[in-house]
Amino acid sequence: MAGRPRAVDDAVILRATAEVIGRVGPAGLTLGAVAAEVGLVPATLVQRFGSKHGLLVALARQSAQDADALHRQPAQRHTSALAALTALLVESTALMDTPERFANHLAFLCMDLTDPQLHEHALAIHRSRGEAVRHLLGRAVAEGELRAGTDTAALTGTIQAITAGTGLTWALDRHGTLPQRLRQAVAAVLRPHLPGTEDS
Amino acid sequence: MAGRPRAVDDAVILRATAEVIGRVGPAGLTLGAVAAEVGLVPATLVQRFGSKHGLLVALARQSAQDADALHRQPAQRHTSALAALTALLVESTALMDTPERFANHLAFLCMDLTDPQLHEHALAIHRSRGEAVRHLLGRAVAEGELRAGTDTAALTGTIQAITAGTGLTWALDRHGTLPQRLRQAVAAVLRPHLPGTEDS
DNA sequence: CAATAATAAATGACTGTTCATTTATTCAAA
DNA sequence: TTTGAATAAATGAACAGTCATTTATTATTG
Repeated sequence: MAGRPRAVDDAVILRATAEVIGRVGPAGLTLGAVAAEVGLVPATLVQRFGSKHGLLVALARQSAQDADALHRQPAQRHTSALAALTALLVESTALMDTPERFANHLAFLCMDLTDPQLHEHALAIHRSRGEAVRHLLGRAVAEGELRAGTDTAALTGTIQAITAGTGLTWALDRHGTLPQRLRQAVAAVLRPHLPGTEDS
Repeated sequence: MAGRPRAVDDAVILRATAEVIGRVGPAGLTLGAVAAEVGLVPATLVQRFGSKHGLLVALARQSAQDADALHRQPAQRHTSALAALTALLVESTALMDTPERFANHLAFLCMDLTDPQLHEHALAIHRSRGEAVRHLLGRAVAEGELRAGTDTAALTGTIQAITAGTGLTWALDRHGTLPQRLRQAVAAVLRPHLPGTEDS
């Protein structure tokens, strides 16, 4: 079982695919652009991934794996559970540093939602992040950062929605940076559940 | 001002365009599909709207007008300002009755965010809805439905984010219906600002 | 030699767009 | 009223371009 060695790894191709998507969007994605990015030819990509759709599925799969690895990080460098939570959400959107990139990644997500094969991975990322958020919220309650009796399951859903929605509104009005607005939005949602505050 | 009368109005074409986008998404949108929907031929659409891009711009323009009309509705049939607010948010997402349709409309929004010409209209819709939300929140404070001293501007931003984010997470995990989840999410965000509640 | 990777060239299917032509309507003159 | 020109809409055919994919060939290793 020998043969000519591959000139470029799958990981490099997938990273290049994500890069092109972030630049021109999934609708404008072409095998020629990806091939040019890694110094190959479109036919090679088809031969290695089966089809353009296969390349996208492979990218979605690795994205799900990467996200899961990120969500399982103990985040031990943060003393506070809430600080770790905010850092987690910020890091998971680190690639979308400009509104256009965010829009393109969001468009890719929309493609996932339509295609049954891709939707599975998008849902896996969503679930993985949800578990991480709920775990950190539980830790925050246990350590006294949040009120005892806080409904962490419901709060997890709210935080997931506010995270996605903040990105969308940021891409719309383009005020400030995404990390800034994420921190602010998450803080606003958490504020009613903080232990110390009783009123304004 | 003579000549052959148009067999089908612009409004019908734009509605058909939105219908096709809701079905196959903006990436799969083709002039042939829209033309077949209204009983015309692709060339006619190009002649009337200048180009495919022109058709999309026209659709975005009318969407902005429709949204603005909806947001300026006095919503007098609702006795409560908060009830009117929830109804407004539900109605503005009435066309996206299934996760796939929502994803496709969202993908169209992403296209808007990338294209400068389309972004203007998407931002106009966002601003228009923001004004309507803030106005209703102000009314709610004045009528005692919300605590006096509530920061309506900040709360408006949170509600816009939670609205968009709830749609996205609904398209992801597909539990329940969008109106249900919208009501629940908005209620969760408003709860800390209700006057009666001091604690659980 | 055997096996795999990469390539080059060609194909087929779409696409948006342009052009010349036909069809339908209104306006104006006889 | 009737006729004919002017105007605009719609059509069908053809164009040019792009894309993913296939086939056949060459290169590079064990």
